[in-house]
Amino acid sequence: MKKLLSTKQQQFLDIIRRHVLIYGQSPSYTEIMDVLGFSSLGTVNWYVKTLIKNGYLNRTGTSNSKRALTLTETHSVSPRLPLLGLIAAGTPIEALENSESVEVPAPFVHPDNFVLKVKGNSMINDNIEDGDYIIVRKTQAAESGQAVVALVNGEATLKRYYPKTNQIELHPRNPDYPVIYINETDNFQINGIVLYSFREY
Amino acid sequence: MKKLLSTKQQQFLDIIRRHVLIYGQSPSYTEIMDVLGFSSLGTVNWYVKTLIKNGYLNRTGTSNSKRALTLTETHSVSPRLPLLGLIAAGTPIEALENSESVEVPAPFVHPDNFVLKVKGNSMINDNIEDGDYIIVRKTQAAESGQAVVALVNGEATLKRYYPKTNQIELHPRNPDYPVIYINETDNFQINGIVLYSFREY
DNA sequence: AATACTTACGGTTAACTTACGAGTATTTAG
DNA sequence: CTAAATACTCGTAAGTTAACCGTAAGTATT
Repeated sequence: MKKLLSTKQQQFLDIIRRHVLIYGQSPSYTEIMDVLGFSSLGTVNWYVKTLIKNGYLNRTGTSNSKRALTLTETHSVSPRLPLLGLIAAGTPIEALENSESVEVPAPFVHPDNFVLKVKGNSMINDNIEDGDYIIVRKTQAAESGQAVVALVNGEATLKRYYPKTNQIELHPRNPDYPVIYINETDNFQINGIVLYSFREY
Repeated sequence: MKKLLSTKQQQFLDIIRRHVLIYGQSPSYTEIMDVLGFSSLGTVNWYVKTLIKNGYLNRTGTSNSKRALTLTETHSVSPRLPLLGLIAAGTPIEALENSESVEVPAPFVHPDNFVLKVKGNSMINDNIEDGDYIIVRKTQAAESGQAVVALVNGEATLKRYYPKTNQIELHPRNPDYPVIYINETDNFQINGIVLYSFREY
């Protein structure tokens, strides 16, 4: 019977999981210390000992092996994100019922990220075409210059976001197409920031 | 349970993978030493011994065989492929000196695969633009309909490949652009098949 | 018989793990 | 509300190992 984890302990395990995903090796004690804001290695060691005792962590190799912490949970084999819907310019985003998921590069694995599949060639002015996939981070706010998935009067679009004093400018990737200007009379909502797009041949 | 690789060890394997892809043979110890900036062959030997012990490397042939290192292709935790060069339509492929590597989805990790970065907007008719990356499988032969990276009279291009009886047709992704016809007077060579393309925002 | 390469050995350093003792918050039991 | 247990933190220091260096002898190829 496993003991339940405290919030801090879960956080501790998350750090390790994430580090392994991104760098392919578990973090050193010092690295964990920095990330969690500890000022002592003893604290890290206390967590390690506690988590090993309770069956959430393992040390591989001999004692004193470096970066040898591994999670005991059956860690998800390949990094995937849920495919939440279909997107086409000029229509609302179409949600998908059945929960598919798509293989993505490990650093994009994050609870707020999801994948959309592009339908039709209506996004050609953003150099996105039928069948492409985009990885989106769900958020309402964006920085100037970021690529966003947004709903303008209920219609989906993928553009770079430039807020100005009186209006919002949406720039397509392809400079041959016009800039869209949003003012107060328009219904405008950011769905998320575009992080990555890919295409399988 | 395989030991995880350190960053340096991953880099070490990348060097070998890269060298095999470019030159068709594994690098000598001295060459590895130079690329990684070591000043001792002992260091190279230490890496080789360690990586063989942990099951990431093999020596083919008898002992003392030259350039006999081969990768045991396991799905490494952080899947990466070497970035071999820059490609722009209408010019030869430009090799990159320093050995970078790029994170890719795990299924694309394969000893014959590599990544090219697209330079300039000259491939816009293939819906590929400046800064995009493509994953290519090194091969001389392609099936009809596959997307290939090819050299036509010394100039790189990315097209779909359709061999016909008397000539070869190269179709761009964008149907608004013309089909290219290759005949015996042209110098034509397939560099590889395009598997995937991606873009970071 | 020279050249290019692999393999071996011993030594150094910085990075890393591990142990210990003690102190402070936070939760639980009476 | 108060004591006691538990969760968490600190600082330091000893012990190990990964990652280097230099050199040199052994082995195949030309």
